[in-house]
Amino acid sequence: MRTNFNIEKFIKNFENNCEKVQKRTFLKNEVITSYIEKRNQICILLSGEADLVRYDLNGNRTIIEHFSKNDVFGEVFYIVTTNNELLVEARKKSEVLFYTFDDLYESCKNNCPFHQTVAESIPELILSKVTNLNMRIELLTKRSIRDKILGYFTLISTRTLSKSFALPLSLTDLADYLSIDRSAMMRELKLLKDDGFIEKTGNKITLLYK
Amino acid sequence: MRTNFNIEKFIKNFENNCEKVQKRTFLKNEVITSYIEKRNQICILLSGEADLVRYDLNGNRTIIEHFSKNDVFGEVFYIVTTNNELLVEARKKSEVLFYTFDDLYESCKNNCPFHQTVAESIPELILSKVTNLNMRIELLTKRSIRDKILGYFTLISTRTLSKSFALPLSLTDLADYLSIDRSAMMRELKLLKDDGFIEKTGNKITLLYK
DNA sequence: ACATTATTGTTGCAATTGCAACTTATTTTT
DNA sequence: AAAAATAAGTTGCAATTGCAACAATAATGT
Repeated sequence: MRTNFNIEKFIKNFENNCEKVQKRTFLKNEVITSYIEKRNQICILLSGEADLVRYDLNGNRTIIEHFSKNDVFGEVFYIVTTNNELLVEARKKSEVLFYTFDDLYESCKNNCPFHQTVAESIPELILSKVTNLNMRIELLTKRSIRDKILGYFTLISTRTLSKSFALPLSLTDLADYLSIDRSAMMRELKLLKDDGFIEKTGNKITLLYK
Repeated sequence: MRTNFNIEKFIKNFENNCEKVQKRTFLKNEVITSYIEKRNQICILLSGEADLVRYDLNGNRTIIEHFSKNDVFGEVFYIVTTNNELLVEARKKSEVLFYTFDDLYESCKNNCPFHQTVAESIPELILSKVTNLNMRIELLTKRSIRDKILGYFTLISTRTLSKSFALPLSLTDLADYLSIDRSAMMRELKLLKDDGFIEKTGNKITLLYK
Protein backbone atom coordinates (compact mmCIF):
# COMPACT_ATOMS: atom_id res chain seq x y z
CA MET A 1 0.00 0.00 0.00
CA ARG A 2 1.58 3.24 -1.16
CA THR A 3 2.08 5.96 1.40
CA ASN A 4 1.64 9.46 0.10
CA PHE A 5 4.74 10.46 1.93
CA ASN A 6 7.52 11.76 -0.28
CA ILE A 7 10.61 9.93 0.78
CA GLU A 8 13.09 11.55 -1.55
CA LYS A 9 14.52 13.79 1.12
CA PHE A 10 15.30 10.74 3.22
CA ILE A 11 17.15 8.96 0.54
CA LYS A 12 19.34 11.76 -0.65
CA ASN A 13 20.73 12.03 2.86
CA PHE A 14 21.40 8.40 3.49
CA GLU A 15 25.01 8.18 2.30
CA ASN A 16 26.58 9.24 5.53
CA ASN A 17 28.70 7.88 8.30
CA CYS A 18 26.06 7.18 10.87
CA GLU A 19 26.51 3.57 11.93
CA LYS A 20 22.82 3.39 12.70
CA VAL A 21 21.88 3.43 9.07
CA GLN A 22 22.47 0.31 7.01
CA LYS A 23 21.60 -0.82 3.55
CA ARG A 24 20.93 -4.48 2.70
CA THR A 25 19.72 -6.44 -0.30
CA PHE A 26 17.20 -9.29 -0.13
CA LEU A 27 16.24 -11.95 -2.63
CA LYS A 28 12.68 -12.94 -3.38
CA ASN A 29 10.91 -14.63 -0.45
CA GLU A 30 13.60 -13.71 2.04
CA VAL A 31 12.43 -12.33 5.37
CA ILE A 32 13.44 -8.68 5.61
CA THR A 33 12.48 -8.22 9.23
CA SER A 34 9.96 -9.37 11.79
CA TYR A 35 7.84 -7.14 13.98
CA ILE A 36 9.03 -7.66 17.48
CA GLU A 37 8.52 -5.03 20.09
CA LYS A 38 11.60 -3.03 20.99
CA ARG A 39 13.44 -3.84 17.82
CA ASN A 40 13.41 -0.08 17.26
CA GLN A 41 14.05 0.05 13.60
CA ILE A 42 12.54 1.92 10.71
CA CYS A 43 12.93 0.47 7.25
CA ILE A 44 12.69 2.11 3.85
CA LEU A 45 12.19 0.05 0.74
CA LEU A 46 14.58 1.55 -1.82
CA SER A 47 13.67 -0.87 -4.59
CA GLY A 48 11.66 -4.04 -5.12
CA GLU A 49 8.45 -5.13 -3.44
CA ALA A 50 7.60 -6.57 -0.05
CA ASP A 51 4.62 -7.53 2.08
CA LEU A 52 3.86 -7.36 5.75
CA VAL A 53 2.21 -10.72 6.41
CA ARG A 54 0.72 -12.74 9.20
CA TYR A 55 0.06 -16.49 9.22
CA ASP A 56 -2.73 -17.67 11.47
CA LEU A 57 -3.11 -21.05 13.15
CA ASN A 58 -5.11 -22.45 10.22
CA GLY A 59 -2.31 -21.58 7.83
CA ASN A 60 -4.18 -18.68 6.29
CA ARG A 61 -1.89 -15.92 5.17
CA THR A 62 -3.01 -12.34 5.52
CA ILE A 63 -1.23 -9.57 3.71
CA ILE A 64 -1.47 -6.69 6.09
CA GLU A 65 0.37 -4.18 3.95
CA HIS A 66 1.97 -4.22 0.55
CA PHE A 67 5.11 -2.16 0.16
CA SER A 68 6.66 -0.78 -2.99
CA LYS A 69 9.47 1.65 -3.73
CA ASN A 70 9.93 4.34 -1.07
CA ASP A 71 7.45 2.88 1.38
CA VAL A 72 8.43 3.07 5.02
CA PHE A 73 7.73 0.36 7.55
CA GLY A 74 8.74 -0.87 10.97
CA GLU A 75 7.24 -2.07 14.20
CA VAL A 76 6.77 1.51 15.50
CA PHE A 77 3.96 1.76 12.97
CA TYR A 78 2.39 -1.46 14.11
CA ILE A 79 2.27 -1.62 17.86
CA VAL A 80 -0.06 -4.43 18.82
CA THR A 81 0.17 -6.85 21.68
CA THR A 82 -0.55 -10.21 20.10
CA ASN A 83 1.21 -13.50 19.96
CA ASN A 84 1.02 -13.55 16.19
CA GLU A 85 4.31 -13.19 14.43
CA LEU A 86 4.39 -10.54 11.76
CA LEU A 87 6.93 -10.80 8.96
CA VAL A 88 8.03 -8.55 6.16
CA GLU A 89 8.79 -10.76 3.17
CA ALA A 90 10.46 -9.67 -0.06
CA ARG A 91 8.26 -10.33 -3.09
CA LYS A 92 11.06 -9.49 -5.48
CA LYS A 93 14.72 -8.71 -5.08
CA SER A 94 14.68 -5.68 -2.82
CA GLU A 95 17.01 -3.08 -1.34
CA VAL A 96 16.17 -1.94 2.15
CA LEU A 97 17.52 0.83 4.30
CA PHE A 98 17.50 0.07 8.02
CA TYR A 99 17.61 2.79 10.59
CA THR A 100 17.97 1.93 14.25
CA PHE A 101 16.98 4.43 16.91
CA ASP A 102 17.33 4.67 20.65
CA ASP A 103 14.54 7.15 21.15
CA LEU A 104 12.25 7.86 18.28
CA TYR A 105 12.07 11.57 18.91
CA GLU A 106 15.61 12.23 20.09
CA SER A 107 18.17 13.39 17.59
CA CYS A 108 21.29 11.43 16.82
CA LYS A 109 24.40 11.99 18.90
CA ASN A 110 26.36 12.13 15.67
CA ASN A 111 23.96 14.83 14.50
CA CYS A 112 23.73 13.17 11.09
CA PRO A 113 21.34 14.73 8.61
CA PHE A 114 19.60 11.48 7.75
CA HIS A 115 18.84 10.70 11.35
CA GLN A 116 17.59 14.25 11.77
CA THR A 117 15.32 14.06 8.76
CA VAL A 118 13.79 10.82 9.93
CA ALA A 119 13.02 12.15 13.39
CA GLU A 120 11.39 15.26 11.97
CA SER A 121 9.25 13.26 9.59
CA ILE A 122 7.85 10.77 12.05
CA PRO A 123 4.52 12.53 12.62
CA GLU A 124 3.94 12.93 8.90
CA LEU A 125 4.86 9.30 8.29
CA ILE A 126 2.56 8.03 10.99
CA LEU A 127 -0.33 10.11 9.72
CA SER A 128 0.06 8.60 6.28
CA LYS A 129 0.04 5.16 7.91
CA VAL A 130 -3.16 6.05 9.71
CA THR A 131 -4.73 7.02 6.41
CA ASN A 132 -3.80 3.67 4.92
CA LEU A 133 -5.05 1.78 7.93
CA ASN A 134 -8.38 3.56 7.78
CA MET A 135 -8.78 2.80 4.12
CA ARG A 136 -7.99 -0.81 4.79
CA ILE A 137 -10.62 -0.98 7.51
CA GLU A 138 -13.09 0.55 5.10
CA LEU A 139 -12.39 -2.27 2.65
CA LEU A 140 -12.49 -5.01 5.26
CA THR A 141 -15.81 -3.88 6.72
CA LYS A 142 -17.55 -4.21 3.38
CA ARG A 143 -20.03 -7.03 3.62
CA SER A 144 -19.51 -8.94 0.38
CA ILE A 145 -16.64 -10.07 -1.81
CA ARG A 146 -18.06 -7.98 -4.63
CA ASP A 147 -18.01 -4.81 -2.53
CA LYS A 148 -14.49 -5.53 -1.32
CA ILE A 149 -13.20 -5.98 -4.85
CA LEU A 150 -14.98 -2.90 -6.16
CA GLY A 151 -13.83 -0.90 -3.15
CA TYR A 152 -10.26 -1.89 -3.82
CA PHE A 153 -10.49 -1.12 -7.52
CA THR A 154 -12.03 2.27 -6.82
CA LEU A 155 -9.18 2.99 -4.44
CA ILE A 156 -6.54 2.17 -7.04
CA SER A 157 -8.48 4.10 -9.65
CA THR A 158 -8.52 7.17 -7.40
CA ARG A 159 -4.80 6.86 -6.74
CA THR A 160 -3.82 6.44 -10.35
CA LEU A 161 -6.38 9.01 -11.52
CA SER A 162 -7.53 6.57 -14.17
CA LYS A 163 -10.30 4.07 -14.84
CA SER A 164 -7.69 1.69 -16.24
CA PHE A 165 -4.80 0.39 -14.22
CA ALA A 166 -2.53 -2.58 -13.62
CA LEU A 167 -3.04 -4.35 -10.32
CA PRO A 168 -0.07 -3.79 -8.00
CA LEU A 169 -0.64 -7.23 -6.47
CA SER A 170 -1.03 -10.66 -7.98
CA LEU A 171 -4.57 -12.00 -7.72
CA THR A 172 -3.42 -14.57 -5.18
CA ASP A 173 -1.98 -11.79 -3.05
CA LEU A 174 -5.01 -9.59 -3.54
CA ALA A 175 -7.23 -12.30 -2.06
CA ASP A 176 -4.98 -12.52 0.97
CA TYR A 177 -5.03 -8.74 1.25
CA LEU A 178 -8.82 -8.58 1.16
CA SER A 179 -8.97 -11.58 3.49
CA ILE A 180 -11.13 -13.68 1.17
CA ASP A 181 -10.83 -17.04 -0.55
CA ARG A 182 -8.98 -16.83 -3.83
CA SER A 183 -11.30 -19.03 -5.85
CA ALA A 184 -14.35 -17.21 -4.55
CA MET A 185 -12.69 -13.97 -5.59
CA MET A 186 -11.99 -15.33 -9.08
CA ARG A 187 -15.62 -16.36 -9.40
CA GLU A 188 -16.78 -12.91 -8.36
CA LEU A 189 -14.36 -11.26 -10.81
CA LYS A 190 -15.95 -13.25 -13.59
CA LEU A 191 -19.42 -12.20 -12.46
CA LEU A 192 -18.29 -8.58 -12.41
CA LYS A 193 -17.13 -8.96 -16.00
CA ASP A 194 -20.37 -10.70 -17.00
CA ASP A 195 -22.43 -7.98 -15.32
CA GLY A 196 -20.51 -5.29 -17.17
CA PHE A 197 -18.91 -3.64 -14.16
CA ILE A 198 -15.32 -4.21 -15.20
CA GLU A 199 -13.09 -5.32 -18.03
CA LYS A 200 -10.13 -7.50 -17.20
CA THR A 201 -7.20 -8.55 -19.37
CA GLY A 202 -4.41 -10.16 -17.41
CA ASN A 203 -3.70 -7.86 -14.49
CA LYS A 204 -5.14 -4.81 -16.29
CA ILE A 205 -8.49 -3.68 -14.95
CA THR A 206 -10.84 -1.14 -16.49
CA LEU A 207 -13.77 0.16 -14.51
CA LEU A 208 -16.94 0.59 -16.54
CA TYR A 209 -19.17 2.01 -13.82
CA LYS A 210 -20.01 5.61 -12.80
CA MET B 1 -12.29 1.36 21.67
CA ARG B 2 -10.23 2.54 24.65
CA THR B 3 -7.00 4.35 23.96
CA ASN B 4 -4.21 3.69 26.38
CA PHE B 5 -3.47 7.35 26.47
CA ASN B 6 -3.83 8.98 29.86
CA ILE B 7 -5.89 12.03 29.27
CA GLU B 8 -5.99 13.37 32.81
CA LYS B 9 -3.40 16.02 32.13
CA PHE B 10 -5.56 17.39 29.35
CA ILE B 11 -8.62 17.71 31.44
CA LYS B 12 -7.12 19.37 34.43
CA ASN B 13 -6.00 22.19 32.17
CA PHE B 14 -9.19 22.73 30.29
CA GLU B 15 -10.78 25.45 32.43
CA ASN B 16 -9.03 28.34 30.80
CA ASN B 17 -9.80 31.33 28.68
CA CYS B 18 -8.77 30.03 25.29
CA GLU B 19 -11.72 30.60 22.96
CA LYS B 20 -10.59 27.61 20.92
CA VAL B 21 -11.62 25.19 23.61
CA GLN B 22 -15.32 24.57 24.15
CA LYS B 23 -17.38 22.16 26.17
CA ARG B 24 -20.78 20.90 25.02
CA THR B 25 -23.30 18.35 26.19
CA PHE B 26 -25.14 15.93 23.89
CA LEU B 27 -28.18 13.77 24.44
CA LYS B 28 -28.43 10.16 23.34
CA ASN B 29 -28.39 9.71 19.55
CA GLU B 30 -27.34 13.30 18.87
CA VAL B 31 -24.60 13.83 16.32
CA ILE B 32 -21.51 15.11 18.09
CA THR B 33 -19.53 15.87 14.97
CA SER B 34 -18.98 14.64 11.43
CA TYR B 35 -15.64 13.89 9.88
CA ILE B 36 -15.13 16.45 7.18
CA GLU B 37 -11.68 17.35 6.01
CA LYS B 38 -10.37 20.65 7.26
CA ARG B 39 -12.73 20.84 10.15
CA ASN B 40 -9.58 20.89 12.27
CA GLN B 41 -10.96 19.87 15.58
CA ILE B 42 -9.95 17.42 18.23
CA CYS B 43 -12.60 16.12 20.58
CA ILE B 44 -12.31 14.57 24.01
CA LEU B 45 -15.16 12.60 25.50
CA LEU B 46 -15.38 13.74 29.12
CA SER B 47 -18.32 11.51 29.99
CA GLY B 48 -20.83 9.22 28.32
CA GLU B 49 -20.34 7.00 25.29
CA ALA B 50 -20.17 7.60 21.58
CA ASP B 51 -19.48 5.77 18.33
CA LEU B 52 -17.79 6.71 15.10
CA VAL B 53 -20.13 5.24 12.50
CA ARG B 54 -20.55 4.96 8.78
CA TYR B 55 -23.72 4.06 6.89
CA ASP B 56 -23.22 2.46 3.50
CA LEU B 57 -25.53 2.56 0.50
CA ASN B 58 -27.34 -0.61 1.58
CA GLY B 59 -28.14 0.92 4.94
CA ASN B 60 -25.63 -1.22 6.79
CA ARG B 61 -24.15 0.57 9.74
CA THR B 62 -20.55 0.02 10.64
CA ILE B 63 -19.20 1.06 13.98
CA ILE B 64 -15.68 2.14 13.21
CA GLU B 65 -14.69 3.06 16.72
CA HIS B 66 -16.39 3.01 20.08
CA PHE B 67 -15.50 5.83 22.46
CA SER B 68 -15.83 5.94 26.19
CA LYS B 69 -14.66 8.33 28.90
CA ASN B 70 -11.42 10.14 28.06
CA ASP B 71 -11.16 8.87 24.52
CA VAL B 72 -9.93 11.35 21.95
CA PHE B 73 -11.24 11.61 18.42
CA GLY B 74 -11.35 13.91 15.43
CA GLU B 75 -10.85 13.87 11.71
CA VAL B 76 -7.05 14.30 12.04
CA PHE B 77 -7.03 10.71 13.22
CA TYR B 78 -9.09 9.52 10.30
CA ILE B 79 -7.85 11.08 7.09
CA VAL B 80 -9.44 9.18 4.25
CA THR B 81 -10.62 10.45 0.93
CA THR B 82 -14.00 8.81 0.49
CA ASN B 83 -17.47 10.02 -0.24
CA ASN B 84 -18.83 8.21 2.79
CA GLU B 85 -20.00 10.42 5.57
CA LEU B 86 -18.61 9.56 8.97
CA LEU B 87 -20.50 10.58 12.06
CA VAL B 88 -19.80 10.52 15.75
CA GLU B 89 -23.05 9.72 17.51
CA ALA B 90 -23.69 9.90 21.24
CA ARG B 91 -24.83 6.55 22.66
CA LYS B 92 -25.68 8.08 26.00
CA LYS B 93 -25.80 11.61 27.32
CA SER B 94 -22.25 12.81 26.79
CA GLU B 95 -20.00 15.74 27.56
CA VAL B 96 -17.47 16.61 24.88
CA LEU B 97 -14.55 19.00 24.83
CA PHE B 98 -13.87 20.53 21.42
CA TYR B 99 -10.54 21.97 20.55
CA THR B 100 -10.06 23.82 17.27
CA PHE B 101 -6.61 24.31 15.83
CA ASP B 102 -5.12 26.27 12.97
CA ASP B 103 -1.99 24.22 12.68
CA LEU B 104 -1.79 20.97 14.54
CA TYR B 105 1.79 21.42 15.62
CA GLU B 106 1.88 25.17 16.21
CA SER B 107 1.33 26.45 19.68
CA CYS B 108 -1.53 28.75 20.58
CA LYS B 109 -1.11 32.49 20.24
CA ASN B 110 -2.68 32.81 23.66
CA ASN B 111 -0.06 30.39 24.97
CA CYS B 112 -2.72 28.58 26.96
CA PRO B 113 -1.61 25.47 28.82
CA PHE B 114 -4.38 23.25 27.46
CA HIS B 115 -3.55 24.07 23.89
CA GLN B 116 0.10 23.45 24.65
CA THR B 117 -0.57 20.08 26.23
CA VAL B 118 -2.63 18.94 23.29
CA ALA B 119 0.05 19.90 20.76
CA GLU B 120 2.74 18.06 22.72
CA SER B 121 0.64 14.95 23.02
CA ILE B 122 -0.31 14.56 19.39
CA PRO B 123 2.34 11.96 18.50
CA GLU B 124 1.48 9.86 21.52
CA LEU B 125 -2.23 10.13 20.73
CA ILE B 126 -1.77 9.15 17.14
CA LEU B 127 0.38 6.16 18.06
CA SER B 128 -2.34 4.89 20.36
CA LYS B 129 -4.81 5.29 17.48
CA VAL B 130 -2.51 3.28 15.26
CA THR B 131 -2.43 0.52 17.84
CA ASN B 132 -6.21 0.41 17.91
CA LEU B 133 -6.49 0.44 14.15
CA ASN B 134 -4.08 -2.44 13.86
CA MET B 135 -5.96 -4.47 16.40
CA ARG B 136 -9.17 -3.78 14.54
CA ILE B 137 -7.63 -4.96 11.28
CA GLU B 138 -6.49 -8.09 13.05
CA LEU B 139 -10.07 -8.78 14.08
CA LEU B 140 -11.55 -7.97 10.69
CA THR B 141 -9.13 -10.21 8.79
CA LYS B 142 -10.20 -13.26 10.77
CA ARG B 143 -11.98 -15.60 8.42
CA SER B 144 -14.98 -16.73 10.46
CA ILE B 145 -17.54 -15.21 12.80
CA ARG B 146 -16.32 -17.52 15.53
CA ASP B 147 -12.74 -16.29 15.22
CA LYS B 148 -13.87 -12.67 15.17
CA ILE B 149 -15.90 -13.10 18.33
CA LEU B 150 -13.16 -14.99 20.13
CA GLY B 151 -10.58 -12.47 18.96
CA TYR B 152 -12.66 -9.64 20.34
CA PHE B 153 -13.26 -11.41 23.65
CA THR B 154 -9.57 -12.18 24.02
CA LEU B 155 -8.82 -8.52 23.42
CA ILE B 156 -11.21 -7.36 26.12
CA SER B 157 -9.92 -10.07 28.42
CA THR B 158 -6.35 -8.86 27.93
CA ARG B 159 -7.37 -5.26 28.59
CA THR B 160 -9.32 -6.00 31.70
CA LEU B 161 -6.78 -8.59 32.89
CA SER B 162 -9.62 -10.98 33.58
CA LYS B 163 -11.37 -13.98 32.03
CA SER B 164 -14.70 -12.45 33.08
CA PHE B 165 -15.87 -9.10 31.85
CA ALA B 166 -18.91 -7.06 30.86
CA LEU B 167 -19.15 -6.23 27.19
CA PRO B 168 -18.59 -2.52 26.61
CA LEU B 169 -20.95 -2.66 23.61
CA SER B 170 -24.45 -3.97 23.20
CA LEU B 171 -24.61 -7.15 21.12
CA THR B 172 -26.28 -5.25 18.31
CA ASP B 173 -23.41 -2.77 18.31
CA LEU B 174 -20.82 -5.51 18.59
CA ALA B 175 -22.11 -7.10 15.40
CA ASP B 176 -21.81 -3.76 13.61
CA TYR B 177 -18.32 -3.37 15.02
CA LEU B 178 -17.19 -6.79 13.82
CA SER B 179 -18.98 -6.18 10.53
CA ILE B 180 -21.12 -9.31 10.73
CA ASP B 181 -24.83 -10.09 10.77
CA ARG B 182 -26.31 -9.85 14.21
CA SER B 183 -28.42 -13.00 14.09
CA ALA B 184 -25.49 -15.00 12.72
CA MET B 185 -23.44 -13.68 15.61
CA MET B 186 -26.10 -14.69 18.13
CA ARG B 187 -26.18 -18.17 16.64
CA GLU B 188 -22.42 -18.44 16.91
CA LEU B 189 -22.48 -17.21 20.50
CA LYS B 190 -24.86 -20.02 21.35
CA LEU B 191 -22.59 -22.54 19.64
CA LEU B 192 -19.64 -21.16 21.59
CA LYS B 193 -21.61 -21.75 24.79
CA ASP B 194 -22.66 -25.23 23.69
CA ASP B 195 -19.08 -26.11 22.78
CA GLY B 196 -17.87 -24.95 26.18
CA PHE B 197 -15.71 -22.06 25.00
CA ILE B 198 -17.55 -19.36 26.90
CA GLU B 199 -20.16 -18.69 29.52
CA LYS B 200 -22.58 -15.86 28.95
CA THR B 201 -25.10 -14.29 31.31
CA GLY B 202 -26.57 -11.07 29.97
CA ASN B 203 -23.63 -8.96 28.85
CA LYS B 204 -21.20 -10.78 31.13
CA ILE B 205 -18.80 -13.08 29.36
CA THR B 206 -16.48 -15.63 30.90
CA LEU B 207 -13.82 -17.27 28.81
CA LEU B 208 -13.31 -20.96 29.54
CA TYR B 209 -10.47 -21.64 27.13
CA LYS B 210 -6.68 -21.60 27.61
C1' DA C 1 -47.61 2.40 35.84
C1' DC C 2 -48.24 1.98 31.33
C1' DA C 3 -47.03 2.41 26.69
C1' DT C 4 -43.38 2.66 23.55
C1' DT C 5 -39.13 1.58 21.81
C1' DA C 6 -34.93 -0.95 21.63
C1' DT C 7 -32.42 -5.08 22.40
C1' DT C 8 -31.94 -9.98 22.74
C1' DG C 9 -32.83 -14.43 21.33
C1' DT C 10 -34.50 -17.93 17.74
C1' DT C 11 -35.24 -20.19 13.40
C1' DG C 12 -36.06 -21.64 8.41
C1' DC C 13 -34.41 -20.71 4.20
C1' DA C 14 -31.67 -18.77 0.53
C1' DA C 15 -27.47 -16.79 -0.93
C1' DT C 16 -22.80 -16.39 -0.47
C1' DT C 17 -18.49 -18.05 0.46
C1' DG C 18 -14.87 -21.44 1.40
C1' DC C 19 -12.69 -25.77 0.28
C1' DA C 20 -10.71 -29.14 -2.60
C1' DA C 21 -9.34 -30.73 -6.62
C1' DC C 22 -8.40 -29.88 -10.88
C1' DT C 23 -6.58 -27.77 -15.74
C1' DT C 24 -4.31 -24.25 -18.14
C1' DA C 25 -1.19 -20.47 -18.49
C1' DT C 26 2.71 -17.93 -17.10
C1' DT C 27 7.16 -17.27 -14.82
C1' DT C 28 11.38 -18.78 -12.98
C1' DT C 29 15.18 -21.84 -12.57
C1' DT C 30 18.64 -24.95 -14.23
C1' DA D 1 15.12 -25.03 -24.11
C1' DA D 2 13.20 -28.01 -20.98
C1' DA D 3 11.75 -28.69 -16.35
C1' DA D 4 9.89 -26.96 -12.25
C1' DA D 5 7.39 -23.84 -9.76
C1' DT D 6 4.00 -20.45 -9.31
C1' DA D 7 -0.18 -18.11 -10.58
C1' DA D 8 -4.63 -17.97 -12.93
C1' DG D 9 -8.78 -19.83 -13.97
C1' DT D 10 -12.79 -23.40 -13.17
C1' DT D 11 -16.20 -26.08 -10.89
C1' DG D 12 -19.07 -29.12 -7.68
C1' DC D 13 -20.22 -29.41 -3.22
C1' DA D 14 -20.55 -28.39 1.61
C1' DA D 15 -20.38 -25.11 5.22
C1' DT D 16 -21.10 -20.70 6.69
C1' DT D 17 -23.36 -16.57 6.72
C1' DG D 18 -27.00 -13.23 5.79
C1' DC D 19 -31.84 -12.17 5.58
C1' DA D 20 -36.41 -11.95 7.18
C1' DA D 21 -39.64 -12.52 10.33
C1' DC D 22 -40.76 -13.49 14.53
C1' DA D 23 -41.32 -13.78 20.13
C1' DA D 24 -39.51 -12.55 24.50
C1' DT D 25 -37.06 -9.28 27.48
C1' DA D 26 -35.29 -5.15 28.94
C1' DA D 27 -34.91 -0.25 28.86
C1' DT D 28 -36.86 4.22 28.25
C1' DG D 29 -40.24 7.90 28.06
C1' DT D 30 -44.62 10.10 29.48
